[in-house]
Amino acid sequence: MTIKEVCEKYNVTADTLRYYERVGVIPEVRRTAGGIRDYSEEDIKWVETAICFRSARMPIDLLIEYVRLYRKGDDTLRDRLELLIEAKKHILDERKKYDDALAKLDYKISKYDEAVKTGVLKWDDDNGCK
Amino acid sequence: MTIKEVCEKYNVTADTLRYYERVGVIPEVRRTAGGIRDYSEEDIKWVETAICFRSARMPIDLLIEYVRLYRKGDDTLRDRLELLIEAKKHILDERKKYDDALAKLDYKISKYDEAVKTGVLKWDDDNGCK
DNA sequence: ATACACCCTGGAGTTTACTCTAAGTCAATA
DNA sequence: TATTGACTTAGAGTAAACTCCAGGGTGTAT
Repeated sequence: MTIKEVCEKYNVTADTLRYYERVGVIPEVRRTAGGIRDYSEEDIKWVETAICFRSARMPIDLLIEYVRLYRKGDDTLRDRLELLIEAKKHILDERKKYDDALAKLDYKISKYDEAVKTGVLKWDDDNGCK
Repeated sequence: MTIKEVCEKYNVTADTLRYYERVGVIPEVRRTAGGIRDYSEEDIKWVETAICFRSARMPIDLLIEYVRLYRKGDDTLRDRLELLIEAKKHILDERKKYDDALAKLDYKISKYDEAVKTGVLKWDDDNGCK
């Protein structure tokens, strides 16, 4: 699969894919004789994983470390597991912040809904919560 | 309340609070005769809201626009409501990405758990999902 | 064989959201 | 009143994660 096809599949730019490879967010991609990237099934899985984790704002450095351990071999299994568990904790924490913001938004939206009908919005309606 | 107290209350730097005020993420804060910030209850509510929304990665520009409308007065109620609804959609979308990443992480973690016990990890265990 | 779209690398530039610095002011304490 | 520590502004600097560019190579359709 060419870089362009991968870009279209995952809706990212070629620059991003090359960047990921360059800094080690994904392992090196297979090449043709002419030096052009030819993504294997395996390469594509790595891309998919990277994009999934980056969408959840997992830091680049953490993904790089994971790939580094992966390439080092089987005696890094335990380290990789720990890294994944840390990542999970981090993402759960982040998600909680989204939930908090949603609660605040829902409160505001309900008050604004009312206000748009009645034409009145008290200051507390805009800034209170819970 | 001094800037330092607000910093401690919300665990942010004074630079961040001044920056938020400067660019309009929060309205201008009340000052003492000497020109020193003296946060009122209302100011603090704005800070709290800004920090809550920024924790959910709501872009600065969106918060600035909200404050701009707020200061413009009551005939922006409908616009502010729309903005809040857009923000909610955005945050729900973002949260979904976190859920996807968590699903992938859980899959990987379960496979790694197994592998750490048995000492074997197939490639698919690391890269498959669902 | 030549045009054309696509690909390559290395390195510089951009964006967002702060974060820091310099040079000075304010306010409480000794 | 002098020191000390917190506060002020304007403006420059920084970190993360891309994003763009120049200059050149690849590959395939005419």
